Amino acid sequence: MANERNTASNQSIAEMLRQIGAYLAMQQVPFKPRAYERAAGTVEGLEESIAASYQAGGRNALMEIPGIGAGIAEKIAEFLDTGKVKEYEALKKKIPVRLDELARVEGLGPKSVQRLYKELGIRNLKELEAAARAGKIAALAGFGKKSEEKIMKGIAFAKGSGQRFVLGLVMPRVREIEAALAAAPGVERVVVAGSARRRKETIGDIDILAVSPRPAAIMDAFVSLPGVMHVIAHGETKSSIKIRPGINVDLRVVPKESYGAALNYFTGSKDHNVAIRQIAVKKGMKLNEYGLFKLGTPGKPDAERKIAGADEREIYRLLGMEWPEPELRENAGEVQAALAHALPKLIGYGDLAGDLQVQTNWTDGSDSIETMARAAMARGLSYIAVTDHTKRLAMAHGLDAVRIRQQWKEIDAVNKKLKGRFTVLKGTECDILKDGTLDLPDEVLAKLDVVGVSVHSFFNLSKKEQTARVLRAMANPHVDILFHPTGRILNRRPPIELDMDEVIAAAARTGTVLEIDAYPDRSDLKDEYIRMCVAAGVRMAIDSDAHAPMHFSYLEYGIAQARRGWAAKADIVNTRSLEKMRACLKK
DNA sequence: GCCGTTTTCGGCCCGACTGTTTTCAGTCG
Repeated sequence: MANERNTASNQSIAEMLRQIGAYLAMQQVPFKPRAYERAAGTVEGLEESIAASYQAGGRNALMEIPGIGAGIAEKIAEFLDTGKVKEYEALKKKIPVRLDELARVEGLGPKSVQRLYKELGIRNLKELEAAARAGKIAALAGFGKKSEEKIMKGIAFAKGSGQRFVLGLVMPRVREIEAALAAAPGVERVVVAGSARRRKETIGDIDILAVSPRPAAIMDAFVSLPGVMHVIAHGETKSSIKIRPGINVDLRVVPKESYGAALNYFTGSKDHNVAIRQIAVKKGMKLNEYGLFKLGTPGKPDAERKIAGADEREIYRLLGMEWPEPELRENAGEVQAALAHALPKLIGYGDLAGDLQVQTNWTDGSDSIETMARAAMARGLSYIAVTDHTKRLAMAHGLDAVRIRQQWKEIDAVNKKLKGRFTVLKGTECDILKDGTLDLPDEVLAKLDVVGVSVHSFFNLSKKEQTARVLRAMANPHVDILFHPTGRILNRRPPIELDMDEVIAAAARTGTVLEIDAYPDRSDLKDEYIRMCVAAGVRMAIDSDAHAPMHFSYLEYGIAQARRGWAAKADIVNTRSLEKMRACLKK
């Protein structure tokens, strides 16, 4: 029975469910699409393979998964058994449209897509564009000239849309916008909410919240910010723009007495909000962006009344919950933990004492050891490890055994100059070769303070080979840290195939530290692996991977990632003083 | 279609903006 189909990934199953949900949304079925959408989200977030669960426990195992009942379990089973779902195939035949493509057009949803197909036969973006150009859309009942213009504009953006923006790379822009709005007349408060407040590694758009007695003034300032490409909506309390480099920004203006409720609402995540609203409902309350309300008794004249709204913490308190840090709000267990008053105490943004991965002009960094040391010192750190590349990385002029010994002399000289106010450690970012051996001899590694190792080649090995390769490197008694463990680069390169359960188990067994590389488009480890490390008692390091002095600012994003992974200060080795940090490394 | 301290039916988070309407449906977050 173990045929090809049975190895279908959770991702492909989620995609199938999402597609069915989208088709159902085009029909007049009210609640089914949401059920499919929810199930798809759950499947995507699942650690274990659905195919494996199904093989082990059949349909009943599928129905154990929250959000999956008899109906959806049947669809998944059919998909795994036959590679197809009859109902889905029938829907595709009946309405053969590229819904994924068309729904990317701003303002077009499933209902409109269905009507455009039924009345004009539009199946994809190309046909939509042709119909709009020909003026056919404006002629439809319920549509009009403006709808058609909006669609035309939407098509242009839809072609290049869908990508998410790396948090650390857009955050400077976000802060510029925040500052510009704060300077608008009458503004009392401006704050970034949404996924940027939750510090997700990538964000799809920017949500900003403001308090102002003169909403129109800030709205006007907002829609005329420099770099605005397109105004999507311009209302009294809500406006949306698309701004260079193609990112949507939403601004909401709320009254002071609703600030906390609005902040909570617009911070999300959506799943977190749904979960806490359900808690409110169970307690006879209602939560929306204006406040927390105690509901009246049904059938009696006592009206609902507002019991909180100005302060976010107060809302959680009245719901019987601890206040969750924004980074935790993903409905990934934090709601239950907050109800039980058992949330983790997260590492703080000022908690790092050192940085264990720094490149210099000995290889592909831009500046000298001393310049990097002084930049780190200016950031409040007390030590760094200089970890230049090794010879295998020829394009970075990687160091061999001879050159690295020369580098030690320079490090000694810099340390002497800094007179104990700051310490530069001798380190390496040593390449892991294809077979898991290392690019420097053991007698050199033995003399280093910090040995980091990383994969920079043969990214396409099978999961089995890649995992064996990395495990062999970790087993080396000189290896202290596995740098950017999965090798991914956001929006550019997928992670290498690694069995992270095995890597984390090996880290625990060998005492190897796993890195959270803070370089924004790496953000590697990602949050779910950090959480697995925390659970397994595996220690991590947050490093900037700095190649220039300004890159130390990236440490902030590594800390954010650690917080999203529920890490405490103690889980991160370089929150410790130099001596205590060294005690965490292998002997 | 899912789910249960409102348990096997009847709910399902909730509100702003837009366009095309004249009271609302669709979309979005």
